Amino acid sequence: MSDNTAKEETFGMDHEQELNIKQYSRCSSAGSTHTPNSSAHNSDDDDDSGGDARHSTAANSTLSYKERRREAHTQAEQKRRDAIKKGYDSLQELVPRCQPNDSSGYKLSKALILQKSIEYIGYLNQQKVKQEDEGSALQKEVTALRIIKNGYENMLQHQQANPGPEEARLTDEAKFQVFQAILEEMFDTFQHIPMDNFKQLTTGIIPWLEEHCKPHILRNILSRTLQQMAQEAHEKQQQQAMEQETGEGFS
DNA sequence: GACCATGGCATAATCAGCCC
DNA sequence: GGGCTGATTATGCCATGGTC
Repeated sequence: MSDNTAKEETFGMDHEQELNIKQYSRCSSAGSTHTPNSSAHNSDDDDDSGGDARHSTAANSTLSYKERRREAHTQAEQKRRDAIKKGYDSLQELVPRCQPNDSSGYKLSKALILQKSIEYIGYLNQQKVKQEDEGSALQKEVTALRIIKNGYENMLQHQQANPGPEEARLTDEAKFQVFQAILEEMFDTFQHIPMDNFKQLTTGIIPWLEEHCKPHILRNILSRTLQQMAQEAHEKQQQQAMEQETGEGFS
């Protein structure tokens, strides 16, 4: 592999810079013809003019080499600064809090761009956690509602499979009265659930179910209603008996 | 405060010479 | 031929001083 070929493979720069580098490749082909005793032959330290003719020639070429090398270095440094600046510009475009809020072209300092970018990343992290919590809560609600639904389905199946003896069954009118009493009482509490929007309704319905639809509450309502119905039936029966007695007295 | 030029420094890659 | 070593070079980062 020749010296120039080795340099071309090493650079990986843009074409312009690559040409520039090629131009100041040393004509002495350093690295290929040096001897151990000529170690610092073209180093940066020997730019002073030497005493003999050979050293003087080397100094002249070194001066030219140094200038070209300085130019290349400046160019590379410029490229590096451009890349950094491009990064800051991209950051300012991406982060909403870094964007100027007026048309005056106001530009934040680099320190502010970094600071506000850090704040924005923190904000995004908080939002992520919040959304994960909300998702988890909704998942729990779905699970609870599924359990309740399964419970009611089981109750319904059991009721249909075991309707009970004929004489023990309530009349449709009695069923309606029980059903009506339960619904009226439940509605009294249900209407206090906030329903300004769907979210309020869904988040309020679970606590309501847990507080007002417990089995012992429903049992109490049922018991009260049945007692009331029995009382009414008893009074009705007495009234009919009295009417019957009165009718027989007149006959 | 941003930008630029410059020099210093560290590191990796490459090459030639030397030795086994 | 392959490993080791020293020299050289490219590259990138950082510090400094000057300018706008």
